[in-house]
Amino acid sequence: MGDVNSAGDPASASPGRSVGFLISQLGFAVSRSFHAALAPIGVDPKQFLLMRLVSENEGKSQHALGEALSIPASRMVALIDDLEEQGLLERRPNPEDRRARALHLTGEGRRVLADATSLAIDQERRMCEPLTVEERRQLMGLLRRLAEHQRLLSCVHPGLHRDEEHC
Amino acid sequence: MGDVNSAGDPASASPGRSVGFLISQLGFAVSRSFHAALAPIGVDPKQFLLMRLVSENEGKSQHALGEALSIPASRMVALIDDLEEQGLLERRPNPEDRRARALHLTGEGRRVLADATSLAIDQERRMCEPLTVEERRQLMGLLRRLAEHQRLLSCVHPGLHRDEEHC
DNA sequence: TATTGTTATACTCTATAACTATA
DNA sequence: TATAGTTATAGAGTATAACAATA
Repeated sequence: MGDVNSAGDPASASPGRSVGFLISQLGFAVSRSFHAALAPIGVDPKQFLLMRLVSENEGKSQHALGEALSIPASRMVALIDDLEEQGLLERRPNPEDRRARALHLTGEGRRVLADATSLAIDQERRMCEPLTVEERRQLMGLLRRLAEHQRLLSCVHPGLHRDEEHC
Repeated sequence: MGDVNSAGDPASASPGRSVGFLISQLGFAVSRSFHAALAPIGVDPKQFLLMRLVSENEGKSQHALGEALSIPASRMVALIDDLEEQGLLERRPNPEDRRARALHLTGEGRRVLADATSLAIDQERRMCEPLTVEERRQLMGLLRRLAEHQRLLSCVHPGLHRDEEHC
């Protein structure tokens, strides 16, 4: 997790005028600080994401959620194992398909998810402190357009592929 | 690398209105696509960063560069080993301190660095395609203010620490 | 024959600590 | 005694493939 711009003596490593570098760097910083913000309640950003997805899709299978997050089945097992051991969600039998497990948050899971959500909101507020409401709106708009464009870029038509594939 | 927003069936996982989430997500996407952009010339973003740092600080020691990038000494060894095996840089003896190695780019290293730089510029241009010049300027300004603020946030005064430490 | 979940395995990345040769 | 570089080792994190139960 090389924090590139904590550069000390030798000329700072920052390319300075690159939007890409700035965003990538900020992205790492935000992830790291969100991780730290969640630590006191015993979950990490990945678990938070997964719990929210479960809460919005109670009863779905591991496979279905894994696909939504592009997480392979084998990885879902360990992820769900951890949350289940912490008593935050449970695998229930699915009467309609005895191979599948229906995922549900526990009461404790819902409480922790609420706490995590409020921590996320705190962090968002802290992070956006230096911006006015109007500036924040502007920033969201610009970022959304970049994100939209990025999606198009990475999902080119067959024959034009220049990256790996997914889409 | 869980691409969170390729969400298919179950309600999209995106928190939608969070600057933090958007930036973190975009950061991953940008890193991934930069990695893919550099792949054809046989280097990755970390090596690119390191080569540029070397080119701006010819003759410095592994320790000095590692410190600038917050990379521990033991990790620098493997990083430099790889670049040296690829013939992109070399360790020369340092007459003033026989423990240290003076790092220098080779001619080939300089060529590859130039190629990588031009790929980085291409990617920046592609990424910012949907923005006008004025919008790009605006975005840089907003991101820089967030980055500045973030730096302040993660370097709080002793006694107020809520994260890990570095600073 | 295909699919859900699981296990086993291996590979990458990284950090820590012990070691060497100098200083 | 401290520092630059190295090596060894161990721990995450993740992907792949083989497997069991069910469809």
